[in-house]
Amino acid sequence: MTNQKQIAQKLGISIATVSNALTGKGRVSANVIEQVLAHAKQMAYVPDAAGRALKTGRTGIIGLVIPDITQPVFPDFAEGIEAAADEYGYGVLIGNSRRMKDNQAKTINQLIQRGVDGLIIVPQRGTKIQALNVPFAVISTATDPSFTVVANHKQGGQLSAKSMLDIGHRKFVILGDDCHSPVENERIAGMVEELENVASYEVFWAQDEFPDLLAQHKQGVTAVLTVSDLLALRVITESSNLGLRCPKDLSVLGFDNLPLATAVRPTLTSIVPNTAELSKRSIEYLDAAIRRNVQLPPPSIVNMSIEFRESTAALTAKI
Amino acid sequence: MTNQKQIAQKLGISIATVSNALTGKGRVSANVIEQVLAHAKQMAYVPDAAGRALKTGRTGIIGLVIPDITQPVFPDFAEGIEAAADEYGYGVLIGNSRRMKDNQAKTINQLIQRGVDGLIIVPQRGTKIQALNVPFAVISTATDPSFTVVANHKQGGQLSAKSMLDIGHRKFVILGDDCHSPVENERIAGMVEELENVASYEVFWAQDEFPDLLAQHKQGVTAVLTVSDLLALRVITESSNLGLRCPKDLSVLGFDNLPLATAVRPTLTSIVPNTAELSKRSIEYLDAAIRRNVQLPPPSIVNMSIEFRESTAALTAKI
DNA sequence: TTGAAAGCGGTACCAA
DNA sequence: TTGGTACCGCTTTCAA
Repeated sequence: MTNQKQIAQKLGISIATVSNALTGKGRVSANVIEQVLAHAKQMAYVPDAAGRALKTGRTGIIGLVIPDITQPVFPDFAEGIEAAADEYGYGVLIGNSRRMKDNQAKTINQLIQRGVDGLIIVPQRGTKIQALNVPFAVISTATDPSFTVVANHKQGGQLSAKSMLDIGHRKFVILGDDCHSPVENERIAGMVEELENVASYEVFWAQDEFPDLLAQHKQGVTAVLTVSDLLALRVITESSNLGLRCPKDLSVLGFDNLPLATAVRPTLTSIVPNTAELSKRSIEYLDAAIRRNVQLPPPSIVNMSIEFRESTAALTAKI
Repeated sequence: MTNQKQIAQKLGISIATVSNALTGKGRVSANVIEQVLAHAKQMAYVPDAAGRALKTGRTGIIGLVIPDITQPVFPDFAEGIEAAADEYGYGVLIGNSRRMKDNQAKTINQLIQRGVDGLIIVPQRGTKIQALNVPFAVISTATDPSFTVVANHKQGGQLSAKSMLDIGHRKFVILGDDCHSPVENERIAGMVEELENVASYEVFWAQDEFPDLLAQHKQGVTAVLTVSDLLALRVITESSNLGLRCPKDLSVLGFDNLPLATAVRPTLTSIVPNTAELSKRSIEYLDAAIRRNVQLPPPSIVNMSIEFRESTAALTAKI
């Protein structure tokens, strides 16, 4: 590995001048700068991260703490964070808590020991992040008071319901998976709020009881709002086994807009959390915190949008 | 941030002794060790990664280069690599090539600049990895001559076919998606090899022509072997629309054992690539290379297994 | 415009 | 058993 010293020797100049030439900081003659740059390139010089970090106190690396990367949505985060971090000049060290279950603290400490400049934390359900000695941003749910940036799950739920009301549906099944999930509860709260007094609905939790779709349909249900694409997929496949057609008999909405939403037939109409925006704001905040800017961006809430696809249809045909 | 110097001053001893006490390297009296450890803990001492890296030349971080983390299977890799790396004491810096398409070289360089000790590379289709100035391991397909570790796609294909032969099926549809994908071709080659001379089959590529399942079934086809869970899912939904039941009329096999395999009804029988083992071997190899062990593990091939679920059934009932 | 030198934090050699 | 010291590569201050 070439270092500045070698370049300096080769050119018969001092290390300081090489450093100045490379970083453009000090005043160096154009002539020398050119020479240094040329030699640096030719000798395949790559600045040593450790040396620089030691001197500057910054590694240019941030840690991303997530509960489980194999769970859908988290890869999207990883990608969004990585992309945003890259724009700000940071690398991303992943900290996947999975193996240590409740003990994400361990993951966090590991990351800190590795010298990260800051952390982006998507906390495990029901955990609190206490003060750390590095800057950090928390991506969480609205019910978590410590959040820095949150996805507006409730508004996503409202959007899900509203979009079906708009095209004529009036009788709904709302389907969650796990009744203890804050995320799912926020989504469903949004759906319920939107439907209240305007339409009829019934809420099911798949882990406890999967609804009898045929019976529901016979009672006039025409749309199923779910809290995840996987659940929507299950609704479609189950109802198909019962002889129900999607979207003719039943409109089905997913959530999260996973890759599979476009891979299955019918393709899934889905609520899309804006992970890119979520990531951007988190990094923005973290970068400001790391650079000790006084002006920290305030906690922010990112709304969701909807992607209409084949699994939903207007009710007009029925009239 | 506390450092060794501060601990040394507090205790009125030398930095060298503190270092020795902390690392357990030099000979230090039990008494002093105890004192140092106690103070280190109390003062919340965390060894500085940069300082250590500068001296030792190792950062303890490896880079993971993948084409696109949002694509199924890659999160599994990320998790497997992260877990294995953790066991060997490495952190994982992610390098997601996505944004730079064909230009994964850029990602690789970035990772190297950040001082990684080595790289795990899952190359983009059709790219060659040339020599780098850090150790690296390549996870690829068997047709890529530069591989370090590969998943045995062909054996996976054979397993897919064999498992259906074993339970009585004799007439098959084999379904790929993209006829230019090396992975898919290896999988299908395995299926074909297993069926050749023993059963009848026809190969389709969904991107070009999706088979007429009803017609196939009428001609006696009882099983569809696919190269991905997504494709299997599509077969099930499409055939369901045609009035065919899975697995009664048609057994359908997926590939990759994605989360969705258990989310749909019927749940998918699927070939499972052993990503944990792949990851373990890659890290093993890389660690040896980094430590300049002469004894590098040889390139290795990891076999797949099968997970039987609801989408496949024995043919006995038909007899 | 250039260079000498200090120092970031930790490790390891060698002397005491 | 303990401590002094050089050094890893880079940045930065200050003097030339």
